[in-house]
Amino acid sequence: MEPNIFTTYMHSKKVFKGNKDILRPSYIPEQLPHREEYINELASIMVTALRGNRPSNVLIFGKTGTGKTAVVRYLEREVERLKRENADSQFQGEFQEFNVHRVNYVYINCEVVDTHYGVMKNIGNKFMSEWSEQIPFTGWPMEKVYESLKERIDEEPRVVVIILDELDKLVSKSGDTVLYHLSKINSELKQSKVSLIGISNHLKFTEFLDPRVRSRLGEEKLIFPPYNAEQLKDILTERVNKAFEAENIMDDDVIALCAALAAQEHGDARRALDLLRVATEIAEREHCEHVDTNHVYKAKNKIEQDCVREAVITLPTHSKLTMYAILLSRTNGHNKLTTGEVYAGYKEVCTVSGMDPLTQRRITDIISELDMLGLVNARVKSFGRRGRTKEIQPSVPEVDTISIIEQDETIIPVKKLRTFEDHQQMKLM
DNA sequence: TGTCCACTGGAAGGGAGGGCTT
DNA sequence: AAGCCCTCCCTTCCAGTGGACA
Repeated sequence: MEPNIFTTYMHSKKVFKGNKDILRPSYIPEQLPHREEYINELASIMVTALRGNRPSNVLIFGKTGTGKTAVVRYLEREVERLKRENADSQFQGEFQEFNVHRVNYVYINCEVVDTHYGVMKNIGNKFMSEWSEQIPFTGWPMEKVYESLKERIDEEPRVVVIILDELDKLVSKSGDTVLYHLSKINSELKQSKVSLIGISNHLKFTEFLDPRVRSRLGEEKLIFPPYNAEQLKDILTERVNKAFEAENIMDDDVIALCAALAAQEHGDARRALDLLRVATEIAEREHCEHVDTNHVYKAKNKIEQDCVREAVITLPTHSKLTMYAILLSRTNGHNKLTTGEVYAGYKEVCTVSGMDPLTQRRITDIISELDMLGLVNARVKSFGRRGRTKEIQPSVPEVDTISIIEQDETIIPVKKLRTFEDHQQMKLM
């Protein structure tokens, strides 16, 4: 075989034989420790669908990594399993009234699909038949998409359970139009029934809903509490046992540390699993036969750095320029900046990089977006007669972030402008 | 107590871009 | 080809705001 960039790594021995994918948050295990009560409650609501009736709409609340999505998808998987086990025959005996084949689940992540057109299109395209065409990415009037969606669902008698994950993102971005339509769809269907499961990180998002939508949507409510460190430890132990069955690669204190670190951040199981998985990968890369607590701390740093990097790299150009202006002012010793100062800096950066600056109004929004991403800290402060404005400071390491922004090829000319003082000097020369 | 500053942030609308319909 | 729909990004306009200061 010709030597290739990968050959060296292909020859290197795999240190851990287990399946690391089991440590990914997206993996749905056979058991969901400390969520049995919620699984049972949701199952008792959803069993109505197997009888061919419409289950109540359900709203599920809870912070990130509290098992909301996992519980819903767990039940979806159980329905699919029932379908497979009864592929050829109906239920027999006392279960004759149930028909699992008429139940359809549709899962939409509203963080990815965040427009009302997008949501309707995605649901509609799940019910393609011989005669129906694909609903296009864009172009159809909303009314047509909705009519097509109804026709497709109503083509045969069935119960459709639509899961809208991260529903608060959809509502905050596109309003409650979709929910209004979906929650009243049953009155317009002849033979099918639709039930909604909304999953949200924020309890208060229903305040922004039309009262009719709110009451239809929240027929049942479930609130998932955060996991504590002990519960996280159980979750991690179970996953590790499954992932690395015969291997004894992890000390107890590694699992305890991951659980404790994640418990500090509102009991986020996703975070705990990421820590554990990345720590394992780091240990493997270092050819260690054991994962220890040092690997966990390294994993913690790596995850934090990757988050910042990812957030900065994917920013649109003008958001990068705004961030750049904030960081450059900071390196010049300006600790806290006002919106006016950031805008002045931003215009300087635009001039040097040959771009037309946006208006201050738009930059105000960009600063709020940077704040939401956790890249800057911005809070409104009044300076009395000197006005009321935002006080802004970066919340990421300056030097590292500047170099990430400078990798953007469209911002190359800005590299020449290391400080505003340099620029002032350039202008004088 | 009223004034004033430097904005904030909502509302409305323009226009570009992607895509469908007639 | 012209007309239409939807989304996204942006501008313009403007009422509202908190608190220092006269």
